[in-house]
Amino acid sequence: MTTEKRNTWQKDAVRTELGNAKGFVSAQELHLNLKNAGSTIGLATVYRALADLASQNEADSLQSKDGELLYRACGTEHHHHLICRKCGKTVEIEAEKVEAWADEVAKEHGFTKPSHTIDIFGDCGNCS
Amino acid sequence: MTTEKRNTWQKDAVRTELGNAKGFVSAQELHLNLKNAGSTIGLATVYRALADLASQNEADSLQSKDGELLYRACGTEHHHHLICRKCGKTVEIEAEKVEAWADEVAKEHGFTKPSHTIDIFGDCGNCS
DNA sequence: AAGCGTATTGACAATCATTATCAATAACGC
DNA sequence: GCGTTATTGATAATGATTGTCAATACGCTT
Repeated sequence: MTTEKRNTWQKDAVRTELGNAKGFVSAQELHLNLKNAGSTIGLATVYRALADLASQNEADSLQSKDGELLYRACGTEHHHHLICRKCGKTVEIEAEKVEAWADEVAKEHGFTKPSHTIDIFGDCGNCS
Repeated sequence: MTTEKRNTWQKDAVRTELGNAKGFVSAQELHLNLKNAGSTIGLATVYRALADLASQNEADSLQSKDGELLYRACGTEHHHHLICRKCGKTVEIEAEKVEAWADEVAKEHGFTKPSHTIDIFGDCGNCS
């Protein structure tokens, strides 16, 4: 019996709220937002809904510097980060060439469904 | 008065163990390794030593998917990995162009002492 | 070599995000 | 509407990391 899937107002609420959020949001923040808007949704449910969205590629996730998991509605854009070691300042960078390179390298070695992790660290101007 | 710094066998032990580790290691792993090697070093001390090394640019840190903080010795020559999601098979890859690109991007944004993390994931031939 | 001031240690408590538990609820097919 | 069962939500549990603080030991001076 393949897992049956049901639609609930909770999942819709999370999806909608995630869409309304500008950038990345943590599960805790999202839960707070919903609560403040009058929702009675539970924290655990928010976590589960976000995990679901992520596994269905409706959301992207990344980790903030202090270990929180952040989500954003799955925009098309995929970018990487330049991060300051000292103050944590983060700059979003484009990496089209590198994306292509990564996919090519994977293919050369017979790997399929390539994905990658690329982050650059350094000391930013203020911290040097 | 500027904070005085002292050398202890604990810091050396952490530095050495980090150097011996192949790739990235978590603080917990490192502590376990040291314990298994007969050291009586405390867990909190390992965390502090790693944080120190990171702040002195003797180590880089990044976050694993499951939220752990991972460290690796920096300054030594490094390569990158192509990793199979399923079986964990790892292929070492060259990335000179990308290395150069990373340094250039960092410089463009006023970042100094650039370092980076680049890993490619995929399903290898046997696992596809 | 001995003494001193204080940075550092380490055992343990505290914190905080996330996950597991499980009885109660509600979605979907009939 | 009815029954099955995925889903919810309050709460406990987990696990990595940080804070606490008395005891220790590093580096300097004598």
